[in-house]
Amino acid sequence: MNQEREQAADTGMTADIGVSADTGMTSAPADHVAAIQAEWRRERPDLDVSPQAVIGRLHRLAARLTAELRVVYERFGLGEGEFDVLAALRRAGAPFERAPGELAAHTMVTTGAMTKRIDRLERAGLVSRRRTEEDGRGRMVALTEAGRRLIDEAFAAHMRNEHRLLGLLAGEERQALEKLLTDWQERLDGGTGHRIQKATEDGG
Amino acid sequence: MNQEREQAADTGMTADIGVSADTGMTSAPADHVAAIQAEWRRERPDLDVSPQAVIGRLHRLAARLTAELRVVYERFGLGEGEFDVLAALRRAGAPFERAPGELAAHTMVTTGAMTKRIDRLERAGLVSRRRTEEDGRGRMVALTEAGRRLIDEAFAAHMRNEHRLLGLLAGEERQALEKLLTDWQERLDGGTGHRIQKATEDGG
DNA sequence: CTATATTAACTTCCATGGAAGCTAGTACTC
DNA sequence: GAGTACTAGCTTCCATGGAAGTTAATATAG
Repeated sequence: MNQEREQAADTGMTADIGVSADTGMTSAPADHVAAIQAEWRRERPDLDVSPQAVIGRLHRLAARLTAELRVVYERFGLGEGEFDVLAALRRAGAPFERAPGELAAHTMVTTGAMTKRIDRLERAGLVSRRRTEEDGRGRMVALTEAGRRLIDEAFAAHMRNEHRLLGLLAGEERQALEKLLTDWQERLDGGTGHRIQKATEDGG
Repeated sequence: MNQEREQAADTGMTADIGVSADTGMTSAPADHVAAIQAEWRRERPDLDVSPQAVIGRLHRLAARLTAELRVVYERFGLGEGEFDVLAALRRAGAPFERAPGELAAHTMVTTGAMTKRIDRLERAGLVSRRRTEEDGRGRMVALTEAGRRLIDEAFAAHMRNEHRLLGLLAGEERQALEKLLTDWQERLDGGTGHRIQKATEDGG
């Protein structure tokens, strides 16, 4: 098949509203998202598709960055999920232990997914499981020595990779972007009260 | 279980390097990402984890926005992938047709995934398949009348939803963010030549 | 103490998507 | 026009993750 797609982060995130675009315009489409917007404006001139300019681009960029980061994970034989778990354990500090439920909450996946991640990591000899003393139900997942060595090396490489990607932005751009992202997230979390433009409830 | 995770976009994207954070600090963690950085700085003071301030936040925000958008898709009985396909067909203009391979390229998934998406949509009566006249191998996927009605309504709701989310940003913020995202993506695509800070090759 | 509820992890089942191979139709070459 | 290559879509198999239910341990009420 050999399509030009760019390692497309496995799912989600990717597409916003359809992502498409190059439908013909091989010249200077300016931008994938701009091309999509042009199609919509032709087909649905009644709608204001300007939000795609931000949201669509945000998603595409995030997908692209993820694909870049994944390359490093894979170099160490890790998937994104496994990398996350090892990193969360390493960050915890000695003795590099955390409970599965804690790891699940931190990495934003269900406990079912976490069980399987730990299974894989345990099989690979990177973590070990043990029961907790206090509570017979409790388990603790700990980095093995091999796991600690691997994540220390992998995380350093990961940071070099992130530095490389961020190197495309100038210092002020970086700061401005960080602030915009932080503020937007905060307003989303804060829910009401921060709204700037009165938003039409999207009900229907 | 009932964890506080926020609909966590099914995968990918989510986590950057482990996402964790609230490890204790229930007060004013400032920020999930900031808390993660603090942990890393304690454990690995030798590393400069500042890129996470941007990349980590970008990923979290993208995941959060996706979760918000998904709500609307689901209101119309659609998954993200199905929505993308219907939107790509609608955007194409009458007669709302595209070849499967074209759809796959546009939505950044493999042809295998596209086959299955089309299967589901066909089963739901939203699209139909036909052979092309010119080339016996070729297929065309078209919106059915029900499909066109559904995506027209769903896309309008989707846009209202995006307007709502973007309403949290002021006009200048919106413009600034759009420009930063566009520029970064462009530099990533352009590959070399645009680099601002000489980046350490992430090799090893 | 017994019954009930809660909690943590695990298990089962299902949906999605990727990789690679398969099939059928088409295009080139000699 | 036979043989080879290519192309487009499909199929098979596998990996991942979510939802919901199960199991075992603990806590609480009567």
